[in-house]
Amino acid sequence: MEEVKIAIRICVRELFGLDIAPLVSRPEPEFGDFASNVAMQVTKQVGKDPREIAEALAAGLAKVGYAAEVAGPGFLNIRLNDDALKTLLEKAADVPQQLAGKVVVAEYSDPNPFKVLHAGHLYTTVVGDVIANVMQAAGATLHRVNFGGDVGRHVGMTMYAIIRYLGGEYPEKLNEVDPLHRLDWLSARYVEGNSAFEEHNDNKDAITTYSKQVYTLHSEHDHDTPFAKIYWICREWSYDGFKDLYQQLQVQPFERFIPESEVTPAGLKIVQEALDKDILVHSDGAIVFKGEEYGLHTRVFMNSAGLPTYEAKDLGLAATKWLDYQFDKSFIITANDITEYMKVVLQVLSNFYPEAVERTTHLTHGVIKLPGGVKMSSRKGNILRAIDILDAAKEANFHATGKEDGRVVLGAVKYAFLKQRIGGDIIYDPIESVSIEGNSGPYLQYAHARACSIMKKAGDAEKTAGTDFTEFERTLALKMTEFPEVIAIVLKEYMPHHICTYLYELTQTFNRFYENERVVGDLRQSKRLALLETYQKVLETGLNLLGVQAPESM
RNA sequence: GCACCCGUAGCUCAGCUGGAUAGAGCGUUGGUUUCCGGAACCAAAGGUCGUAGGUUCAAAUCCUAUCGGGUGCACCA
Repeated sequence: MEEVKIAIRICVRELFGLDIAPLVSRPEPEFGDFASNVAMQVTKQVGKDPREIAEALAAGLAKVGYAAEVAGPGFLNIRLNDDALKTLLEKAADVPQQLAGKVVVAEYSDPNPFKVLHAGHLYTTVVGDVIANVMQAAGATLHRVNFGGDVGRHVGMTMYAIIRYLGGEYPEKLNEVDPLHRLDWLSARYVEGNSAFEEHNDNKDAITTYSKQVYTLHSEHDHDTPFAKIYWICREWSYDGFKDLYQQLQVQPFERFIPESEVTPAGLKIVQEALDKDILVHSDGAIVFKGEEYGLHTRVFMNSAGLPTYEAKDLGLAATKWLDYQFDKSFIITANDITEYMKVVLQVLSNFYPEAVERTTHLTHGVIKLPGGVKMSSRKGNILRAIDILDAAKEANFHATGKEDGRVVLGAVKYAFLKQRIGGDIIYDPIESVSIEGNSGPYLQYAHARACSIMKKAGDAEKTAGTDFTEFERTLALKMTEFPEVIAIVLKEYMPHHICTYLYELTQTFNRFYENERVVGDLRQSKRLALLETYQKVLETGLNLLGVQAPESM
């Protein structure tokens, strides 16, 4: 692709004296291997008919070994010769090293201690892991970090309900909680605390006091008072629960959990400096950013009770990431209701660390729903938990196959989330996700196992990459050379679903080839085995990037 | 009220730095197996790309308006 672009660019420069970056695409197979609309692009500047320009370019390209035809209103359709295709094929399973030497900070998942992991957390964890995987494969040094609110009002609420449940500040009574259900127990307390807060003003005051007490406990490094003991034990329970889930999901481990408490001091410092610079101002007892002049919302950084809000803490987080890692790129994945909020934080931050803001990308995702659409609210407790999704997939898989295969269940769930463009709401259908047919994780896993099986059958027979392809061989070969281009798009757009779309198309192309051409035992066995090997490698590389296991048999 | 996101086949979704007859899966209907894993392949039916204007040689893609759905708009995260 790049070679073709360069060749066209040189032709355009030599023939018309223009320096442009030509658009080259992979057209419908009937048109050729690559297509470009340069002729139409430059028609005004050149002042000639697009077809005439295209003809001239085709002649120019022929001189450097590219067979090009002119079609339609002036498209340039290019067909690679077999040697060029063979060369591309050698690099088909390679991830382009576009980020070699770059430092990337990836922030995703971001669950709050004292609350349950819901379906949205599962989603950002899976997608964030994949984006990070791809960047890492492209040569970047990755720092995977995970942020979470271990201070704040929700903690005050939960502490209130815990202490009420225990009948006082008796940390030893926590031993009575079933170790297997600590996270559920905590989230039940959170729900209770939340309703208590909404029910009565007295509760509200008590909860605010608890919230403050949690901040104090951090600033005084208190690990000894009964209140502090309860807090630290429960916070640890939360982190243990998170780690369990990540392990179950088989995602790359996080390098670091950054709790809000850790970045609060840094946040407060920036708030103070911003106040001095009049970036933030006092208003009704709170400290706010007046966003309207930037087309943004006005948001509170310190509330009138003197407590930092999420905004202040997030400033601290952003500063911490920047100062600790001096990243070249940074991405954050959150639910999309945070979009406007994040703009405000980044706007304030740009006054202090403009490079950090320029290098940061905020990605968002929508709500996860089940078919039928039950709405979720963690405050009321009727939420779709991460574990509910996994259980539903497990059940659907068992129902469909009569077997329990963790690889398939995990592959199904991850793929179901990954195959859609990040950003919108997702309707997760457990039955469809584990389906043995169609665009699903298990389908691709099966395709991989099948490829391995054929190779196994061939034993250690000779594999020699050849030229003079048959039509089906050539179509497959060409499709495989698209892989590095797909990865390049993912790196640019942060959109992992392109990998899914591509891998599915690839397996379809292979299946067509395989339906029509015999591999083992054919006169062309050696050439076809070489193609098969590349196919297996591309599929395996792609699935690995997606965090989906590529089984050799299933 | 203001802002942002979304609206493509019955369902779930690709395609959106404008380009060649709008694609896939599921579902529906019909077909293919002396042969390497049929979890496959082939074919048919199914679309005024929410609607209406505009820009352009060319619009699902860009602009404007409008309808419908979602989210956010000061002390939650």
